[in-house]
Amino acid sequence: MNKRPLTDAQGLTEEQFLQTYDAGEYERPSVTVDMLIFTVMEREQDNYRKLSDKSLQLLLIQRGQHPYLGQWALPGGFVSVHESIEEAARRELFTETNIDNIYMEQLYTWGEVERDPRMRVISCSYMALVDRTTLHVQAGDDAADAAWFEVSHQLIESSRKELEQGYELVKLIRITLQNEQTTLSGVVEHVETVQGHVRKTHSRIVESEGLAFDHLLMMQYAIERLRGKVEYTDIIFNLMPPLFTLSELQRVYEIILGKELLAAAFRRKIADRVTETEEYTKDAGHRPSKLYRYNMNRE
Amino acid sequence: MNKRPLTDAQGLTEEQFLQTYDAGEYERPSVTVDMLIFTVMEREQDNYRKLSDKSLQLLLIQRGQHPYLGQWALPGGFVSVHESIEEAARRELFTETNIDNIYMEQLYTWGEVERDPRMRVISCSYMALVDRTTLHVQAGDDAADAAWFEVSHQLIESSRKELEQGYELVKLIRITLQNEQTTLSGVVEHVETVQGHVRKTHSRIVESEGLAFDHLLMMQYAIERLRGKVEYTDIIFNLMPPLFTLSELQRVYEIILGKELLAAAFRRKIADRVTETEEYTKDAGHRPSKLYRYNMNRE
DNA sequence: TAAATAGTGTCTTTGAGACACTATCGT
DNA sequence: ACGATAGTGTCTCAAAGACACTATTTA
Repeated sequence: MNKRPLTDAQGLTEEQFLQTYDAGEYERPSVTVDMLIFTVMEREQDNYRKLSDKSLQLLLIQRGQHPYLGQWALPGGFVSVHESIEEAARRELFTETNIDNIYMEQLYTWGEVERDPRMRVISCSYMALVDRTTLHVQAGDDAADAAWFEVSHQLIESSRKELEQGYELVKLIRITLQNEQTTLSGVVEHVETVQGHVRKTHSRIVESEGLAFDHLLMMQYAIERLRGKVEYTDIIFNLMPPLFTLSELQRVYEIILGKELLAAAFRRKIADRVTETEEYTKDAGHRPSKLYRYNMNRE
Repeated sequence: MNKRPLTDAQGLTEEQFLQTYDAGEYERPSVTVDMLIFTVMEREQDNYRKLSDKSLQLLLIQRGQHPYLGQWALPGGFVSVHESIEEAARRELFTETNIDNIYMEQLYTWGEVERDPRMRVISCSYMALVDRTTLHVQAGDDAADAAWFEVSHQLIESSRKELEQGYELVKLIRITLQNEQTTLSGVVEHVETVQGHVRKTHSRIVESEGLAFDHLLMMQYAIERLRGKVEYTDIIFNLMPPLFTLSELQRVYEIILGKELLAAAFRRKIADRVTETEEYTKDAGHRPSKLYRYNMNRE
């Protein structure tokens, strides 16, 4: 490897160039991460016979400073120049939940100029999925301002307009976040335009009740991604405890997909993703159910 | 709406807070966009009877400065604080291809600390798909340093190691970029670790011949995304001219998916995505083929 | 024994895969 | 006529949907 080092127009080698490199002082955006931490929780039923209801939950933090003082936001923080984005995300996740080593996935990077009224902030959103039973320290115990909210989303309007060479599909989706103390809600407009064969999508917040920044858009995006991925990956098992019944698993699918599934077909479909154990549920007001675990070793 | 404005711990209203807000002088990363601009091109066959070969092409730019002087990189540039990330991406796309209004999609944001030797740079990658026939001005005509490369990718090794509570799946993928003048090539290692029910993936460059930065990873990611999306969306029609034959469409599918498809099944499957026209191909050395167009108005 | 959930059997429908077959052009 | 591609018909097999049916627990 005795080749003459390459030099640029100024006659500098790469080494020399890097030594004298001046990053300059043009303005730079700040970069943050925002975390969408989901889990599944159970709500006890009044009827001893019935199974406890399950719900999808999202962790939010009440803002103690301007802007959006008093409103709820996704946990997040700045990415330092000395850490990777993913490290920043894991750090935020850990400070909120005290758990490391859980499923996490980058979703989307939000870069509108005016998304933060203080200054230019670009935010990279991550989704994390936690099995509630491994949340030893309930998030929010240390920080009095963090809380889990039940997430629900609903298509409230869908309209189609014919265009010159295509059409425009507008959907209004209401997202509601709810717990014992607080109810938050907002509406996202999702526009899909097809013209010629170019397809574009654009989302915007139509209405937002108590939710900071563009975080409603992030939630909408995350829910969509979760829905999509649940159908063709095993991502859902990150939300399940180590042992679970097939009915429980089916209910979690139903919550995420927003539709009911037929038990027989469901069982056939997931048969090779799970392994049965010798254990059964106890003290149900009805026939006990076999417990299963995730089978990651299949083809 | 006569409520008293909220004040923070310092007694400031949001308006007052924003007026006095000082963004501070901690270090910030630079943010760039990198564009993966794909198109499909034809190569004439020597045999007059045979159809011309199709290939997936990617636009690259030869670097005229350090670092990676002389190597090839994805077109891209800095995101200014006065434009959104998407605006920056469209701007880059336009300066490279002279086309506006084509399909574009954000892929992933790359945030490793050392990915640029000059300074901390976070890069948001976008994929754009162009129908070659609408590329009036061939990209690279103005910039002598831009060129299209045929992309091919190949799984060269796949191994599985059993772990305590799971397994590790390692794949080596070779990506080759080729045109009349130049051949570039590199190998990406893709590791998927499953432990408990936590699944993680990590990619790294094992070998890179003439490709700058971490752009090989971006290519690998984009190809994977393209493959995935082709199966469950109509994204592929962005690569097709307004009129095309079903055989052409099938070939583009085959190139992207990297496998052969059976004509009968293929035609049944895409039947409702296309509309037949009254036109036919001419001067083929064989039976002429009906031309179709994309049918965006189906259910 | 009734209410509730757990779990199975089977018929139908749908779609993918395989492959043979027919059709039609240019030289 | 031949080489190449265009395009169709049909059999098989696998998976999804529908739904009736059986099984098992506790108050």
